[in-house]
Amino acid sequence: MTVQVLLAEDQAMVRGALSALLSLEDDIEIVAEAARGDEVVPKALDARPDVALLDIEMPGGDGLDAAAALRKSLPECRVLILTTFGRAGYLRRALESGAAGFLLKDAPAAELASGIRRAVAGERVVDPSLAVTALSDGESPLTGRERESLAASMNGATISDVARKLYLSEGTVRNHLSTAIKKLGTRNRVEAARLAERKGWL
Amino acid sequence: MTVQVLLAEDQAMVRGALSALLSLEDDIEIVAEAARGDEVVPKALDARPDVALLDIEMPGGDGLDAAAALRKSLPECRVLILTTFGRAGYLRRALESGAAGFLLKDAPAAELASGIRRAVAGERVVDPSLAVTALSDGESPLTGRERESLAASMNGATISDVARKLYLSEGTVRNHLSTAIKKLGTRNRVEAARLAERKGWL
DNA sequence: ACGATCCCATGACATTTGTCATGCCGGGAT
DNA sequence: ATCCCGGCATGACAAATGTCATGGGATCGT
Repeated sequence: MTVQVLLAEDQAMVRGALSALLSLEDDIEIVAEAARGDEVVPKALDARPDVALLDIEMPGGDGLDAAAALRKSLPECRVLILTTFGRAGYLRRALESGAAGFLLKDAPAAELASGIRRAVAGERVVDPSLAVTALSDGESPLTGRERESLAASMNGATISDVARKLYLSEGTVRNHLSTAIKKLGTRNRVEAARLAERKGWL
Repeated sequence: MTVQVLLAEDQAMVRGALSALLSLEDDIEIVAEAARGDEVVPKALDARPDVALLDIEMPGGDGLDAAAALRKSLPECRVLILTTFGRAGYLRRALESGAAGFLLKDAPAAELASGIRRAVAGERVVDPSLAVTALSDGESPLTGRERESLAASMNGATISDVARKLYLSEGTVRNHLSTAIKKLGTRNRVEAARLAERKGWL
């Protein structure tokens, strides 16, 4: 019995390469591919895969949203998240949205096939080094407003932009950013935003 | 006669997948792999590949530096740069450092093997869409100091940090950043730095 | 030699950003 | 009920950041 896999990854060459890698395995078969987050559910409903292998960074909605949607519309399909190291913070969100596992592109290629088999067998598949950093990162220390303010000032937006977007006084936004900066131990809201993003606290 | 290829890419799983992809081709053989920029030259000297396939983003010195070094120490080896879309600006630097081609991870997987064959045949291999955006981006409008100042303030460094690093007055750094901001039409040095980086003007 | 032009450097000034003290309000704990 | 605490909001103040006018020096064309 071969495992049927849906592969979602936006970079065509990487997608093709992963497909080639998995095709070397006798018991694994790629039955669908997606290049965008919003292609995942339709293609999965069509192809009925046993496992969905989802990259996080994709256009058209990220892999975690796709995972949650897939959980609803095709619950028997196991979801494996595949992403770059340094995004350990996504682990929590991924497991909350019902993913069966979380693999790193930095891990050896052999772990991909074995991860798929273990997911099919009902195991939770989490890269050990990733679990460690996720635990040490811990829970977000940011309050709701602080998180919003940071997120809104991600791409060099000015304070008044953020204030307008959140319907707040500029002073208030400054304050939220200030406390966020202090909590994260950075010198700028820029550093703070990058750090929070990296830890998945956005 | 098979083409011997060195493959440099930091993410192990992607590296393994690309290796699998190329192994499907009868006339292509992976003879060496590198996970870091500074591993490229030693491994190339050892394995004597016909083509080096280099990712740009790598720890231990980026792929373009590796390309230049390889050009010196193993000139008969053709260099192919492989990178993510949106980094079109690197194209100029890549060709200046003697690369034979520039491929996109967003391109179809089939182009990888054909790109390698064309490089061996002496052709220049450049993704057409990439060439267009590189041309439309044009030459960098930044002067030397402006570029240095922007680069040094990339990760939320404060002005005085930059000033110290460049042995300049704070006012001078502010001025360079200011002109850079005006030239790039942004509101922050943050936006300016991101834009310049994306265009390869760093 | 001369001016024109460009890059670089600097300090003065205005604006933006970060920090602080203060107060409001709702949800436990006593 | 009362107290305490944490999140939210605000304005005053200090520090960092961006803009401007100015001048020195190198290079190029005339």
